[in-house]
Amino acid sequence: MTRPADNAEAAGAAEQRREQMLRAALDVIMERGYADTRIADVAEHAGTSPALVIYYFKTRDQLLTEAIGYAEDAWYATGVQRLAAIPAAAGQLTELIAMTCLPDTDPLPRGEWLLWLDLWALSPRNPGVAAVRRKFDERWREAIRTIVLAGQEAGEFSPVDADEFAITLSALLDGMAVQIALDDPDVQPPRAYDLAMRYAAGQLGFDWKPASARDRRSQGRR
Amino acid sequence: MTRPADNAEAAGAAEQRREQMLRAALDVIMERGYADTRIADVAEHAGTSPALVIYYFKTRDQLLTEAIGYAEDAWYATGVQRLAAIPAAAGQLTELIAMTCLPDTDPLPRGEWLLWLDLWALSPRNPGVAAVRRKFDERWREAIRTIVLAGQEAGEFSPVDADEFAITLSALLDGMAVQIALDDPDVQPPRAYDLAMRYAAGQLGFDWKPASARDRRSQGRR
DNA sequence: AAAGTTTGACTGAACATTCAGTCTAGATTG
DNA sequence: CAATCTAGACTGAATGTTCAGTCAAACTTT
Repeated sequence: MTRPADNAEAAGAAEQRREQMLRAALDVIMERGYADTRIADVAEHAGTSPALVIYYFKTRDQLLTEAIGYAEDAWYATGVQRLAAIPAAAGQLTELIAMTCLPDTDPLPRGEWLLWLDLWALSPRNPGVAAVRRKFDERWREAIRTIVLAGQEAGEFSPVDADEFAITLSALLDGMAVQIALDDPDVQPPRAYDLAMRYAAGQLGFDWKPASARDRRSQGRR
Repeated sequence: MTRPADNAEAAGAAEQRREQMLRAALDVIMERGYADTRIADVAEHAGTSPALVIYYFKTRDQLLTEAIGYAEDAWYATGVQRLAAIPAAAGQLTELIAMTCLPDTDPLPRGEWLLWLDLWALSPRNPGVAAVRRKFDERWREAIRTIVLAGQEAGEFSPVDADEFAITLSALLDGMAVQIALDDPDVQPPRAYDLAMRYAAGQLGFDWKPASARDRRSQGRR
């Protein structure tokens, strides 16, 4: 009944195995989609046997759900980290929008977004996934809200309603994410970024000029 | 190889069978989700046997894909019809936004939106579904563009870039649709509607005052 | 018009496959 | 050696699809 690995010392090797499997699961999910992710695929990707996967995650659903949660937590964590390194609220908001619109991870460019699509499609019938999504959404919206309030405090932003702005912007970003995930030729990442930024800058009344095409990739992110 | 029904007279009974099955498929998809829709379920829902379903739609995937296309076409058709009955561009845009934000079909309130989530999640790996989505998206965006251009022609709207507005608004509406589909308590239909309308009115510079709560349901739609 | 013939809609019973999850026996480690 | 871990083979259930026909209606032929 207890999790297989509770070795206290040195973040047990078992814990590493777990994460290895979670990452393997994510790879497969992003490639084949949640519905077509077989335990055998994950096992192979992780260089082990199906039995071991079940040994660590009692059930397939738990493995996949946990994997999605793992991915979202990781995404959020790097987000917080990046934002913390930026002083002005306008810069933070810019980075936040860039994170949703401009892909930067090498493996499977659109992987993260495809994961969101699965996440949404699964949520209505899978309470575990729904919980992950809910938390993810809430945190993200709260992040926007906080930035807006800070920016208003500092006099950078106009006094719009922070809650409503957060909801609207996050909806807009979700919509852009859909287009990016589905590789819509009319809404490529740079354009999605421009449009979202134009909305944010317009609403909050801060200056922002579209970067020229050649600068777009190197906007202070590595 | 030919379609089962080519009886010229009276829209063949076979064609009715087909539609009956498509609708049954939609019911099941909205209830269980695409991935968990068994052809046995569809058959039962349509009062026939699995074999007959396959008889009409060579394969499960074709049935489901066709069902989704069927639904989207129907949705678009009623949309066009409704919009055609409205004179002013501002009214048309309002109706369009209402259609995406405010549910009005009795059966399975959020059904249509849940279908979109499946549509999106399926698109990356299912060319047939991807084609349906692409067409759907394009038509919808084009509808927005046309309304905007007409409104500008008539002097109702500010001269914003119609293409960019269409992309941004449709992304915003997609995002709102996600929240509505997932029944997010912070983004209920009326609020989504208000926020989207505020964006549209703000950008295009037409007057719009939030309807009071009690008026919202009866805004000239039946 | 009666007898045969074709055609398309439909069915029940198999078939074949795919997988999640189990079992057992062996390896590893402390 | 005892506890933990690992893997390959296996099983049982679910389910998409096929198939060999049945049935009724329309059409042809005599």
